Amino acid sequence: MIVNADSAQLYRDLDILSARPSPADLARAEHRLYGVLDGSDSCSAARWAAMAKAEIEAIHGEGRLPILVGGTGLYLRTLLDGIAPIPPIDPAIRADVRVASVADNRAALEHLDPASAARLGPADTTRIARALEVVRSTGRPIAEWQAQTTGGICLTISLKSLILLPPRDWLYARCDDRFRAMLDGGAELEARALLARKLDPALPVMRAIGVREIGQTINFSADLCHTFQAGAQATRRYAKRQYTWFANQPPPDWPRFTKPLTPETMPEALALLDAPD
RNA sequence: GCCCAGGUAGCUCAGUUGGUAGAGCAUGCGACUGAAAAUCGCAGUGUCGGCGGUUCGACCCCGUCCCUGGGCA
Repeated sequence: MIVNADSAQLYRDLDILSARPSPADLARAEHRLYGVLDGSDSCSAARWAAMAKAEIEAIHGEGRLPILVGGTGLYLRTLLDGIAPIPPIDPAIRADVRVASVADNRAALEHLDPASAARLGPADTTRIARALEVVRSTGRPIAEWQAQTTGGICLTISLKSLILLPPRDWLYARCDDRFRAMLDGGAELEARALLARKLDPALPVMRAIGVREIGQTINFSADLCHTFQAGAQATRRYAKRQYTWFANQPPPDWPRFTKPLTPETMPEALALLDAPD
């Protein structure tokens, strides 16, 4: 049974644009956690991990095998190793922090949590905002919270892992093909429908690759070439970040398959997966 | 054919009164603890169109040739 471990495939609004499993794929195996959230909703690593944990327990309860598939490294790490037990942030504080400029947030952080301010790059919008909202909302610096992690399941389950790290040219060629297929397959309609909802641009769903690129076009068919270039580029950069994560972050003993994954190489990849720990 | 504007990193371009070059993007490498398809950090590269000349020294000044774009015939 397949369980989604991809942050974008979670959202209903992103089907084509997140390359969700096709009806044919869905017919071959049961899939969980695909398209289960509305675009106005905002998931987080901890929230996904909780959902995934529940799915995994349920699947185990049926005596079946959960197979996690997806490329959101932080989500998988949170599921397996747990995460700092930081309480929910006061929504007013969060809103306040996210509206402010990085410079202002950094200045505020300098006051409330100088250690974090010194550790984080001055332009690191996301982490500075996070550190600030945590110290403001909980009264404790984020590093204190992060000294421990809770909720990981890696010690209570037996896990077989396989990381795919194919050759760069092959991967990039597939990125291009993938985005072209999205454009050919109706990505524009999907993006326009999403944009028409006029959701908060900060929502994860609005940051999906392709949404912005298509949103910037006035005349889709006239700008098709430019849109393709921009979207394919964004896809490649994202693939590189995933590559760096999965090459370096997971435990070194997780097997890494460095050939292109094709029907021909599949048996080899599966052999790696089945290798004794 | 004549006039004008250009030819500098993979691409788009900057380069101050002559002292052998630098930004953005791309690329490569990396980081990553509740937005992660997010957010950041670091790095390399150049026969400065060719050839000659002036000069202690030329991307910069002069000559000439080649190429590109525009204008005039």
